[in-house]
Amino acid sequence: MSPRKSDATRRRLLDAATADFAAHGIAGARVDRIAAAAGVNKAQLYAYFGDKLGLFGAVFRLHADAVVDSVPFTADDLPGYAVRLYDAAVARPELVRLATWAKLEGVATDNLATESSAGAAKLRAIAEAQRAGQVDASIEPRDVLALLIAMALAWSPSGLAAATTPGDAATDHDRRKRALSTAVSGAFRAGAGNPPQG
Amino acid sequence: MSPRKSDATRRRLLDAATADFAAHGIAGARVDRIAAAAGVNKAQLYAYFGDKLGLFGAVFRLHADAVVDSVPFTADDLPGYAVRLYDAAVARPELVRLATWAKLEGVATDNLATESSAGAAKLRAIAEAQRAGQVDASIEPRDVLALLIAMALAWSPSGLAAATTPGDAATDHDRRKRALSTAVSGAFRAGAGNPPQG
DNA sequence: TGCGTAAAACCAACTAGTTAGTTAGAAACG
DNA sequence: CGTTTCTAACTAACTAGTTGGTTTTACGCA
Repeated sequence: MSPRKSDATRRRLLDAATADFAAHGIAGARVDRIAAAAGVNKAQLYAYFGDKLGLFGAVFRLHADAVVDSVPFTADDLPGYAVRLYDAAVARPELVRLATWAKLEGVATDNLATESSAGAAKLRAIAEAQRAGQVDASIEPRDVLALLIAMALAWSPSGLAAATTPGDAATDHDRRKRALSTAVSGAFRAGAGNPPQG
Repeated sequence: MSPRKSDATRRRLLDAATADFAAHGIAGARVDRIAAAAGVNKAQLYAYFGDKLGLFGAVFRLHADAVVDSVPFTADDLPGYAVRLYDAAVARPELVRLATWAKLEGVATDNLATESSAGAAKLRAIAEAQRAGQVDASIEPRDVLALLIAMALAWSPSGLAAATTPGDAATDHDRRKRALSTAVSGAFRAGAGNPPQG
């Protein structure tokens, strides 16, 4: 089909909504504020997206797709994946915030990690890497993935212990990525087993 | 001072507010709903806590104190600490939700992990364990702590990859705790250095 | 090229309900 | 009898969502 004239309007709404939802969450976002920021009438917003939650869903899908596509999973190089995920989270902090808010506010979005088709593929790849002796087989694939993602996002906006800010020096990012790589490498090293307490 | 007569009222407000803030966040919480759930008039709530944010602050401080006190930090047994933190998060999911929401909504609460006096003590303990050769010294203490907490809370309500529900079977918790212990143990093992990519 | 028309895009103003926060006074208490 | 604790009722502002009508666009046709 020919590119619709109003696609630009739709796009501006999505951009404004992304910023507002990321900044304030679903309950905290304001429909009027989004429409004003987009320079679009509120009625248009409702015509396109139905209601506030429909708008959030559209925003969420947009970014979720962009991120799963941009970070290829490599079960035979878990540290590398973690670092790429760290970079992606730094580059697009809105997605992390969006996902965290969606989770806290209990809106149904197919879980961007496990439980999606992409997630299932990751789990299978991990299982295979375990059989190949590249990843500690004493940890179930789903737990490997959960820990891996948690580690990569440790400094993200949803991380409770620390927070990356866009203005962080490059040396901070380098230091964290080295730490992340080292820790991931050790955490899932094959043969580690369950050493301390038998 | 003598125990104030109205401490019970205050307490009921705090309890109701904890539930509501944990469930809906700051923007999503409703003052009327909290007052009704506590069986207390709204004006009382304002007399005690000033405004909505003041109430949130009181709730947050209450739980933050309770949790940092309940999980003793052991730099020479990082896996043990992680498992205890996991248990605490399972037992009191509200605190994790509260902290996550506070962070997302940008309210100033002295960071419950780093940057508090308790956090500084943890960092010092980690540094000492590194000197003693018990913890990988190639990762800075603040990064050790950030990763550690992220791992322990990987399945918590703020974890993007997976979610613990109160109804989870005990075997799930056991499995996760074994995985957590193994991963933490490997992640910070002294001498691991930066093996794969030199 | 110019015209007519139907659909799509747009907008200001409005509604009905909800929200945080206030007030003036009644009840309980020591 | 004065102080503290409590309450019902109120307000002013804000909220998501709607309405009815105007402007712009797409396109067949002469």
